[in-house]
Amino acid sequence: MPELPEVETICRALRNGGRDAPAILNWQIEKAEVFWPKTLAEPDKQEFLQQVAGQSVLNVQRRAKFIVIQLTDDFLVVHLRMSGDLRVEPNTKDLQKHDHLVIWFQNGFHMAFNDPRKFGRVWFRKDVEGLFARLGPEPLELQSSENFFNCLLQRRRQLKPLLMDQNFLAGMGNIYTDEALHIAGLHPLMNSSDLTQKEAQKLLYAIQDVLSTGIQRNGASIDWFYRGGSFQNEFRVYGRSGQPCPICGTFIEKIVVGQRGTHYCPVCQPTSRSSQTTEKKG
DNA sequence: CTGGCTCCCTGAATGC
DNA sequence: TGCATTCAGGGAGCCA
Repeated sequence: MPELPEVETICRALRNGGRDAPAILNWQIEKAEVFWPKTLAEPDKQEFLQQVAGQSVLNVQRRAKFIVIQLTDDFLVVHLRMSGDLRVEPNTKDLQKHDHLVIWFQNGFHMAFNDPRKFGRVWFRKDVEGLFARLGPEPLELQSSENFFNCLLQRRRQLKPLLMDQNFLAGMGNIYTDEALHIAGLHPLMNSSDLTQKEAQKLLYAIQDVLSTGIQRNGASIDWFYRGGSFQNEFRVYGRSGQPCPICGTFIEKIVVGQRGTHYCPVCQPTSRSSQTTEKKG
């Protein structure tokens, strides 16, 4: 579920209101509860509960896959990891299984952090700089592919793990990386230092294309998680192993790269770099 | 710097 | 067919 477009969608819903929940801006916190201690990365539970009460929500923004909720005196930062979700509901609705941290507002609503796999984390801090210090650039904010190209050359890594490395580029996950590599016509195992400048440009465009389309579609909804997005209907390769490539009809293949399931078209994304590949006619 | 393991739980897939 | 077991899954910190 939560890669950059899904997190962006959640942030916009919290800031501007979503289809099933109002915006939380200016809401004042009555109290908080923590049911699974490890959810709270920092500070310790007692300090958090004491400090967060009474603060109001000033703004909600996204950085990489982090949800940054600016409160009166502190930042509440949420990372959903694999299976996390945030629900804003009136207090007439019951809490659910796997709700690990709940913010109760003065106005009769609450925000629940739900996460079956318990990988997600919440930080409560005075600043966010320390938390984000090592993050790579926002892919949608990259203007020129020249710098991107140089960075790819400097790192001699397999393309897919590199693109998913948050310290290289911040926000890509498994789904959007597979999709972007297919659009760019690049094999996930290709070494980043073997890219031509033209391929690097194509890759950056593909990344920005797939992310902005994902945001337009309110993200992708998979299985029972993250209702509301529709980008899953436009997947070219992700989750489509054995089905035909939308470009050439070849069956999509699935391999494991860096412990992650990886989907690609063996024809559109050739392993070896034959210099005159698909560049002929489009 | 890189690759592998680990944190957890769930539903689907597999095995007998 | 039915029950039990295994495995894969949106992520990333930590370790060697």
